[in-house]
Amino acid sequence: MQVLKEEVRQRIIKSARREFKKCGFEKASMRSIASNANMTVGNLYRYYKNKEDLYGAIIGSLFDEIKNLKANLPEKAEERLSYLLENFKELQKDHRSEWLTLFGGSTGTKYQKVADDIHNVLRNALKDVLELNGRRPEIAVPVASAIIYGLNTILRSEKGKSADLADDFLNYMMVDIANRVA
Amino acid sequence: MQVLKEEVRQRIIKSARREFKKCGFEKASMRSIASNANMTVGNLYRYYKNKEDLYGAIIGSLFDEIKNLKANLPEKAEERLSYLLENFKELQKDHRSEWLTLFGGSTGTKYQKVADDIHNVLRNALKDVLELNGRRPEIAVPVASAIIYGLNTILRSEKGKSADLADDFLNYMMVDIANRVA
Amino acid sequence: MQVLKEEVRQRIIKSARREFKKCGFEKASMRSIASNANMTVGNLYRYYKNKEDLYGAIIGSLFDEIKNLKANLPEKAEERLSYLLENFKELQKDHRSEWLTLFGGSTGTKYQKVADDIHNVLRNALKDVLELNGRRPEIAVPVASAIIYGLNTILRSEKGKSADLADDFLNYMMVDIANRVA
Amino acid sequence: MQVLKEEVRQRIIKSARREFKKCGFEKASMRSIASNANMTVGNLYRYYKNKEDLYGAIIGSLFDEIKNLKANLPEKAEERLSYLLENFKELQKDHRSEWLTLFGGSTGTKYQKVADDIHNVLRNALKDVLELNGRRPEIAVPVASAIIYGLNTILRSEKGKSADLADDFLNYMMVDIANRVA
DNA sequence: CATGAATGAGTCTTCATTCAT
DNA sequence: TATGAATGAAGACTCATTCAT
Repeated sequence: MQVLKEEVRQRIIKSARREFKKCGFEKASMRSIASNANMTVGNLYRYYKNKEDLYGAIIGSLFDEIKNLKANLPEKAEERLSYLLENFKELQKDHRSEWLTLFGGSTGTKYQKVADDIHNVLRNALKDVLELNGRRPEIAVPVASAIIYGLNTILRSEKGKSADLADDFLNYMMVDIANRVA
Repeated sequence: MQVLKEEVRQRIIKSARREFKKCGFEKASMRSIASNANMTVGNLYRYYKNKEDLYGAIIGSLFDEIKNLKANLPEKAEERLSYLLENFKELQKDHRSEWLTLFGGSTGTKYQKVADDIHNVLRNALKDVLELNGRRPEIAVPVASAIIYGLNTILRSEKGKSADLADDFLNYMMVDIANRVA
Repeated sequence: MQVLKEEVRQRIIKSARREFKKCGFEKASMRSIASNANMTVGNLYRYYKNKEDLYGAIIGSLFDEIKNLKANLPEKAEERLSYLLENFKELQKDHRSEWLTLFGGSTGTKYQKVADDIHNVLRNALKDVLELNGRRPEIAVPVASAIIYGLNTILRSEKGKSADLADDFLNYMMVDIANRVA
Repeated sequence: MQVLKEEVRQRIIKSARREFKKCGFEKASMRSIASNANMTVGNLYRYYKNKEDLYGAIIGSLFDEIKNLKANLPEKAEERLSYLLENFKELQKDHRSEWLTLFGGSTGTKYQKVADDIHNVLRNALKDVLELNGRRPEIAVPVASAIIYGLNTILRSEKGKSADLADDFLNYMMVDIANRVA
């Protein structure tokens, strides 16, 4: 049974996605991933040199888009926040599984800092908005977390039409933002 | 060198607190805890009969207070939300490290459901408030998460004067709640 | 050096047989078994998923035959005793090592009750015979033990032609049974 | 609380007897023994330098009597067998617990050979009797085991008046011995 | 005399990773 | 290319024994 490289890679990715989402990075088992992908461990290691590498292959596309997103931040501070929120919604929709994997269980991985990055970018955008409005910027820290975890909670319990809920939630978090801060 | 029991216990607790906070329950290693406490595994087990027991020694007091808090929920729906938020602030102040440990990684522990419970209680209190105001209650789910993770983030980055920040954050999350929801 | 699976399995079984026979189940060490089989513990566990499983691989066939034997006990009390004794001899011949392992140390195993069962079945058959002859049946208890341990001793010291010895021993134990009891 | 040495020794012995009978040598725990004797491990080790030493202190008296018994074997072969059987009954009565300990769990101890010795002495006496009667002596091996384990079984299930049963059993094993062997 | 804290090597078991085939 | 056997270090936990106090 001669198999095309790419087809095998897909099988691995599919199996790994499931495993990482279910178990997080550290508790995920290479053996399980291999056997659920109908192959041997040895062969798995021919495609990805170790667990972190495989993890990266999954998180990768999301990772790239996040880098992209950061690179294209609007110049004007006032636009950054809405730019980010819009894009987060997009990313979550297009990379649901990876997003949850990244935020659910990347501890112990070099990708953990990507998750941290997301927080930082959002945090800074919030700070800018607050400062533009002459408000104390410290609150940006918890609010950024609140937004991200709120969105993740929606994503996790999602059964389809959660786009609306995400919009409502973001609205709830942002409406009249300036007047809610000291 | 023979050391006093209590002093050793403190060393263990200190080391375990760090480990559990960093890794969560399942990924925490008794070996690491022991060696960071400058002792052998065997000796660690003289003080705490197993990993869960040690975890309990750290989380225990917070656990009790949370049970207590749940047992004393106000009858009236309108009072529940502010009761919870006030008490969360108190608990976080008095059990900073434990709170982060509990919410950071209690998976695999009998204490896990407490963390889940907290989410639920808060969620339900939010739902009640929203319904009392004739608003759609679905948003309670992400908002409850947002509040808890926001508070945790404050706790984590704390350098002292964070009580104010928590107040500001909760104010931010709650002010004019009814008018921000459809 | 890569070795064929079956050859390794044999090495394990051989080593385990020795260990279990010498130490019994509880005191047997997986480390010893592995190292006497010239392999690492990790590899041992690739072949047998745990200690009990390995024990079962050794004791298994005997176990099945014993269950079989019990299921086919003759209806008539007079026939049971000779049926049992005949079959014991057969089983001991075909499963020498396993028999000694089972009776030497199956404590802590699900197979333990089989060894106990054997005692009981033989005991009851003896009781029946004694009662049929109008004798006091109490003596069946030590006599059943005596028979089994006597047979085991033969088995243990065996150097080949022990079938005769077993016959002689059973003859010794049974001849004129009724007239030797009060 | 100043305690007399001898009194402490007795407490240890009493506790150890229970533990060794229940668990056998290898699974017996020095910690349990110490704590059931209301003392610390450290102190226990002041009285007995290690586990085997303590085991010896318990088996000791039986051990001495067995040596004694062997030293005083009757010259005449015909008398040896009944001498042994009588004395076994005595020893079992006077050292019930130690006897069961010795035969139940002395594996891994230097005292194991004492148990083996018992078998040998009885075996040889049986052989002599058989040879005196012009019979094949091989059967002495299993018969000696049978006798000892039969007696042990009685001892183990004893609830008081088992002396009779032991007599009956020995009678059963010995009556008309010569005519039951080829 | 006595304590009990500490050690170190042992128990079973799991798993990422390598490498001979 | 692919296999899967083998390794080695780690996981939680136990226990006989020693030794500072």
